[in-house]
Amino acid sequence: MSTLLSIGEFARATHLSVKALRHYHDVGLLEPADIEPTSAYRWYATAQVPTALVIRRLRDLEMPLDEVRAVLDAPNVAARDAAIAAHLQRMEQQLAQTQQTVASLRSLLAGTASNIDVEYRTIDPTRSLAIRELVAWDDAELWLGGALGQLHDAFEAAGIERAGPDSALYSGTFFEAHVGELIAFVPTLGEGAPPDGIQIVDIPAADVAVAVHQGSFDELDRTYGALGTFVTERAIGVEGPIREHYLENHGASDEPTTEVCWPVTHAATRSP
Amino acid sequence: MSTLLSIGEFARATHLSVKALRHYHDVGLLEPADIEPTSAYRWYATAQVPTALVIRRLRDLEMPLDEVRAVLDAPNVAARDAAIAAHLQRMEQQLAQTQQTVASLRSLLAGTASNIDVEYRTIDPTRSLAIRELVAWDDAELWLGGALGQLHDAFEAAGIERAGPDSALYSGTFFEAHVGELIAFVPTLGEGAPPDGIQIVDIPAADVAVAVHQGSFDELDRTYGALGTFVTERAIGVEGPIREHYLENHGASDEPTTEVCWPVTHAATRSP
DNA sequence: TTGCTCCTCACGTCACGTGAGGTGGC
DNA sequence: TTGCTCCTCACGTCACGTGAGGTGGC
Repeated sequence: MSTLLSIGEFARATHLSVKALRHYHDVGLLEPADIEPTSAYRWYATAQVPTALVIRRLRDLEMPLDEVRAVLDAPNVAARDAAIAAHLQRMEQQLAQTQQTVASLRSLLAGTASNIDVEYRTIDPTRSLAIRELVAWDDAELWLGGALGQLHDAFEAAGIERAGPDSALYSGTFFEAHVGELIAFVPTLGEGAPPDGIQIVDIPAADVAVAVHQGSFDELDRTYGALGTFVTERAIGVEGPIREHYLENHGASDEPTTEVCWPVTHAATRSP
Repeated sequence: MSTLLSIGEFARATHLSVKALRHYHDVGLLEPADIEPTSAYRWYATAQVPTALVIRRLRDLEMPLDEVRAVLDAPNVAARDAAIAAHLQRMEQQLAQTQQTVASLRSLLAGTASNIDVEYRTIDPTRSLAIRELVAWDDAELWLGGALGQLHDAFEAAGIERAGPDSALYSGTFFEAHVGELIAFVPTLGEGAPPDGIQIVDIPAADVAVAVHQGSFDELDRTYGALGTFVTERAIGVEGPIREHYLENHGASDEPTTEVCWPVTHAATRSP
């Protein structure tokens, strides 16, 4: 037997606010068992209490309402648990990120020396296997990993050798609007037709100032800040995408090594 | 020396989006070093790069902009570090909460038996030392702890004995609107004038259905749900605040024991 | 003249919270 | 008749993101 509760009674029983319950009704997440036609009063069934409590838990875990709905509408327990597990995994990744960020903040505030070595370089045009796409800021790291993986597979499948490190080109709008075109590429000497989704691109030549970043990508902005400051104070910056090279780790370190290449005037690369 | 960057250059150097930088300017968090009068162009100094990176870290830690501003405006390093530490502590508490919530969600989904024992009781009027206040949902647990602490102190100062357990009365609006009047109280036999902020209140009599909740407050809603269902299905609910009794832990358990008292008709307490 | 960078509104997002103003049954 | 519970807009919150429409210098 399942009897009916008014919205206020249901709020008391579930600890969900009346406003929240109306909202869940509006978006179709939790429909009242009955709605009185004349008064539009919402009536909830006692059988809906457990569902409401699950919603409360999932919201406490900051799961978006769309995902909560997916959990509730899951066709079976396996699908439901998978949706929850995916969310918990994202939360765990966030936690790891948080710890990194705290460490990074401490070192920033401690004022750990941020003088960097800058080297000028003239990069020749680079024939490469490449994948280009419009990518949002938050998806970039994952996208890049996937794209480089695909490129590695293409090299292996074609049996050809790479002619340079894993690399990427970042458009200005990617930094300015946090969404923009990225090009993941690996230099090649070969010529054969690439597989679907992979292009042969001649990455243009460029004069750049190069700084080497050791360590987590989360701290790349420090190198960008120092390099941007360096280039600005010398008034040698020019338009053009920024280029990153992801170098192999030689030696004992397990920290990644990234070269950041910032476009500068040709004249700058000529001066001592 | 500190030279100037356009907003786009500054975005590239700091990895903050142009939109975010404009917003930080609008709310006075990060003012451009210079603003061109005719064009309203924003110009940032290279010396502002480190500040921008700190803002980025703090925002990554989900610190609200007001608190970020407080950190940046802190008069000294100690004040600054205290503000950051306070935020990190809140994050840690959240994490502990999250783990509790996950466990609670699992047990909910596992369908762990939620049949509860309900006992009827007629509560006599209870003369008590009490603190009443309008309290928001998220502040309730902290407020209650503080209020009960004050009441304990009052008993000790007056040298009188308590006549019942720590208790609280929750108004309907507290559950329905997530803000409402709470009354923390401890029954007393004494009469003397209470200290400032503490009143002598005769908590009204009530007929109630009582369920005992063992364990964390985070799971109290399960007992509320079961009790609300119980009361609704018997159609014995009546208006009135809900009362909680926080019992001492007898024996080995370190889990709190809470009695939840839900107002019902007098007739109900008379039936077997 | 075309592109590019920058500008300022105005509005959208997400999950509700905050009133305002009004209705129906004890 | 007064209170109480419920209702529906409309708008606010927070930290930006998303366009639209427009300007100034190479």
